[in-house]
Amino acid sequence: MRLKKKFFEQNTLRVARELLGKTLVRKWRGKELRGVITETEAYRGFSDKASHACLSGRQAYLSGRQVSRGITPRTALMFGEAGRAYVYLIYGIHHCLNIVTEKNGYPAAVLIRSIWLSDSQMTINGPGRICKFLHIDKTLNGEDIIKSRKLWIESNLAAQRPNKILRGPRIGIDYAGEWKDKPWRFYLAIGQPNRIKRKNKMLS
DNA sequence: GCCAGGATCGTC
DNA sequence: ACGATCCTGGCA
Repeated sequence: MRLKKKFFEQNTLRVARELLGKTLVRKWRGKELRGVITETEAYRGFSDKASHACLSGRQAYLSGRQVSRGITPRTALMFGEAGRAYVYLIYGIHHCLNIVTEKNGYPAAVLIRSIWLSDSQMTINGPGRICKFLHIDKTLNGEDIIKSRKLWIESNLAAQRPNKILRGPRIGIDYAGEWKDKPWRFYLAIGQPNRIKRKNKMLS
């Protein structure tokens, strides 16, 4: 069953956690490409320095330079309605898929980082690779995944809640000061690359 | 216009 | 450890 808007209007940390085990569906050229979500990250609020929507990022300097944060044409979606896709290009090469969460006016989204392809028993790991595999690019930016015929998320009737949910700090945001250590990355043990498994072992 | 930098990835 | 590659947005 397709997830409704109410689901995405909840607290972003909860949405990020509960998206684990749900199925991301992309309809492309008549085919439905499906993957079970196995890793997410929450980006939340006006002062999360890792978030594109961080207002204080405007005044913050990164290597002596102002960064593009806060309400801008690109990030306006994050401030808007829950259940929209926020797709952006990073490093000039990769697209990243986020789902906007929480109430209109409150900037937040969940980044989809890994999916499990149950058909082929393999993992697509990394937001860039997911978008490449599912043919997601900026033409899907702003897509309403509650109603869309191209992109949506389903809850599975069977196998509802995954056994063990792990969490840790978010990836690739070392610049984010005190926000870089917040454990806002949620993931299942399945489908994690070895380097991350190793890191987790070292932490435990 | 100019230009530095990025919620990444593949290769070295 | 590094380079690819292009969009973004602050500044001039």
